[in-house]
Amino acid sequence: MTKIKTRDRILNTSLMLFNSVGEPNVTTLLISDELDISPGNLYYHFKSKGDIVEELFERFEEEMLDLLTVPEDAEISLDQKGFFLHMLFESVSRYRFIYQDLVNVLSRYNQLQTRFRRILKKKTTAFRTICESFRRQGMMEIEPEQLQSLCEQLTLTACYWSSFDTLSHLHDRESVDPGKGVYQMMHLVIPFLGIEEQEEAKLMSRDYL
Amino acid sequence: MTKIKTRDRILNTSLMLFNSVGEPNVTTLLISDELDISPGNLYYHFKSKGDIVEELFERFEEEMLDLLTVPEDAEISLDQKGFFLHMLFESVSRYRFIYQDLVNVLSRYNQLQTRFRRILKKKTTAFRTICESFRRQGMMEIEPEQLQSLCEQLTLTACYWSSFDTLSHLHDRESVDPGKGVYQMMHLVIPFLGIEEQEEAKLMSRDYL
DNA sequence: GTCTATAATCGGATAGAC
DNA sequence: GTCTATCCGATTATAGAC
Repeated sequence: MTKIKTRDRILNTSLMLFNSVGEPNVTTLLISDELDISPGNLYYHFKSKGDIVEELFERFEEEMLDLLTVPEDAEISLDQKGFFLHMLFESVSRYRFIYQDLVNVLSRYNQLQTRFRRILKKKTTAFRTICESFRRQGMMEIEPEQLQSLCEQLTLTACYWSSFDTLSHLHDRESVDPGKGVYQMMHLVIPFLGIEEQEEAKLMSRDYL
Repeated sequence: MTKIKTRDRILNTSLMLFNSVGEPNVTTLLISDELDISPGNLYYHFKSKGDIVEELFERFEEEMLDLLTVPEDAEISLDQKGFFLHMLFESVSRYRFIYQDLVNVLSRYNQLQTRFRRILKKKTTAFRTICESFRRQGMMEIEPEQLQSLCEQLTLTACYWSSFDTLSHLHDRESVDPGKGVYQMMHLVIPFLGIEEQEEAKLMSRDYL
């Protein structure tokens, strides 16, 4: 039985609350209440609420930048792409509070803006790299213009799917299964795959439903 | 020279401010300041800030429900679809404050949630109707599973494209041109069109860039 | 209809004891 | 490290004069 440090408990609980009711609706009092500690104690560990947000963002950023480092020249299989998407959605979903109120959050902690934009850009690049690999392997056929549009679409979907999903189907706020998002992104790619690959991808995508 | 009623000036200015800096960042004081009226005066016309939001939402809702009423049995041309998308993005963009902080706004004015969801649903249905029409005319070929996925994707994009666009390319906040969104949505549909229609749609989509 | 002044509340943050 | 008590600032909203 390892005792978790208060500092970490604060981070974990904050993340949980942010995700479930939205960062702007979470007061420092609510956090300390949930943890059964005093507000003063919270401020002993973090000098402001913004610091909590920032540290959570940093964790997210690290995960993402790490995940998005796709080797330029690798031969990527459909399975690997599926796995990649799964991981991606997993991360995004774990820090979905950032996406849920994106404009608001980024406007109040504006140092985060450029950093977020960098992640976004890297995301698009990663998708492009994957598509290029598919193309080299003869699994995909697509014009440059379509490719650009597709990669942006994939990036958009990776960002907003979770929020959109929770919104349109009003299942509980606590658990968001990343599956449907992976499914949806697979289906964006399918039209541009070769015939055999299409079937393979369709089968695979169904596992995520 | 018609004098605009104060009540309407409040609504217009609020909308403008909401869109440009985000609804949560707009205080009643900021609104009255911008209008060179007193805060008291504002509260004479609206009993709360929420009432302003609600009335703006109502305008939006009306526009949308009206726009989204697509006749089931009409034969829709690509041009008409383009026009429809243009109108759609125009409306969404004019009330983009709702989308920019969707979760936040809907959580604080929770009577709006179900109404928003209704719009969302109608949007998906509209897209489906259009696609069905395309199919009847032999312009489109698509499996049921793909169709479902496509329509949801179109709905998602219609919602979030503007926010996503302003975010990733940091052009000024005031003007959002709906063009790129229409382009993007066209490209979602293109893979499922017949060969001649594909070319036509590609040409058309470029006008929106 | 519009103003000024002010109340009421709330959330973030600090001081100082234990 | 943690608590209690408290302050400060911002924001919504109201009262009452003009």
